[in-house]
Amino acid sequence: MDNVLEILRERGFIQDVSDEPQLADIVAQQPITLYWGYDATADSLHAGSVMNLMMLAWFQRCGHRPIALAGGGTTLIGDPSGRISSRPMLSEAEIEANLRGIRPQLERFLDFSDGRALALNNLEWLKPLHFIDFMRDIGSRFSLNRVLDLEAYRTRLEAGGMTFLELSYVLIQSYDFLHLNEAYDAILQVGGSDQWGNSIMGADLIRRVTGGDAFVLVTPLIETSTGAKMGKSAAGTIWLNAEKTPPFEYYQWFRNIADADVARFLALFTFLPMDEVRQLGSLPGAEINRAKEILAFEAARIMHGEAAARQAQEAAHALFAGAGSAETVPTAEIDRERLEAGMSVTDLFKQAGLVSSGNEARALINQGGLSVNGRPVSDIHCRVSLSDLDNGAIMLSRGRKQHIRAVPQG
RNA sequence: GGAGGGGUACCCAAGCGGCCAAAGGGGGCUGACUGUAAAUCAGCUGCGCAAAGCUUCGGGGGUUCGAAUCCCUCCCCCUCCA
Repeated sequence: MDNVLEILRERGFIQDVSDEPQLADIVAQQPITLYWGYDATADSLHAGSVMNLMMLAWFQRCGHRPIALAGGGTTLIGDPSGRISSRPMLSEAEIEANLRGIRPQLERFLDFSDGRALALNNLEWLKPLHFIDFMRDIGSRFSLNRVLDLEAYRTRLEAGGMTFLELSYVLIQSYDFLHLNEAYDAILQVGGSDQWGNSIMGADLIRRVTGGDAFVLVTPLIETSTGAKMGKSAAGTIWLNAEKTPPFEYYQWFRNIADADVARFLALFTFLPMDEVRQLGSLPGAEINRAKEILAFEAARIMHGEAAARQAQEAAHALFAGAGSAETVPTAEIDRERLEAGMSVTDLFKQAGLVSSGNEARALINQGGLSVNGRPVSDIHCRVSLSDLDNGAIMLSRGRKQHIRAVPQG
């Protein structure tokens, strides 16, 4: 069995591990069960979660059993970690709908057959809890001093205080860990570094209640070398859902990372062997673009499949290298009748979703930022009609990187 | 319950009767330069096709020719006291 911790260490997944020597010992000898908890605040995960999913995948490849734990119950509360203000609380129905959207995304990274990985929802055991019992059994084992000492809670206190609801988050997350430990033998919790405090409290709880060992492993907070948050782009969040973020955009997001991030991202977001990662990451000058293409292709392939990744790549080649066909660029449907009558450019771009308002369109046009079929729009008032169709579509571009094919419909 | 301080655009933060669609910074976008990079420089960043106009400074109601700015009231947050 490959030692999963060595792999993860080498690939840059590990920021901190509690009691690493002992954990390394255990994973070297036997399969373990570990869990990662995710939010149910949206109906899709985003690129920021991919690192964690990749990590779970590595565990599974090394013979261990990952649990993807949906925070159905915890999302009802809202985690104060890393927030200045409270997270919004969602209704049960919303959360359930969200989880339905997320589940298939997990399957892109993990094999859930034959119990090789599990998808659970903590609502299942949190909901039946009774307050008095819970506080007596679990609450009594926590020192308020220690909790308030945790970075996340201290920050929150200083920034404006918090409620008991939020304070209880650490109890609940710890209880999750305890429950998974007792019911599934989970001995390791993994997550982002912002979860260190909560997770450690959970591991402590297990030690105190069962006397058994429990460990925590957290990943570094991923930022691009320019300081931007992982998984954000011009258009907003990079979602894993193909409806919200087309594979082309997903591909492009990885394709556009900074040179300095190439090796790091190849290690985190692809399964390529490290020799190859290092070699690709050290390509000189413009050649590094080759490495970026491989990164983008692999990342898109893992998430959206080979065919979609290939299409995205072709679309990118068509747009940027002038080769291949542009038919794979994301499309927007435009009402044929309106187009027949002639639409103003600003309306057309609005319809296509490339700009959010006429004012924005105007501002961009003034700076030469919008083009139709590759030609910059020079006049705000110019109109577009069916005669502008080129191969059955009108190519709309915002800047050099955002493109939509407008296709008449109806 | 008492005393005081706050709630301004994506975020931080100025403004405290007209010159405020609201300084400054961050972020974001676009352009130039490039390698679909970084760094740098420039522009843009409420809605409205242009003017006009419209909506915005926690909610509601007033005063005024005119309010983010004054008054009333409600909601929320912070600090100290009980």
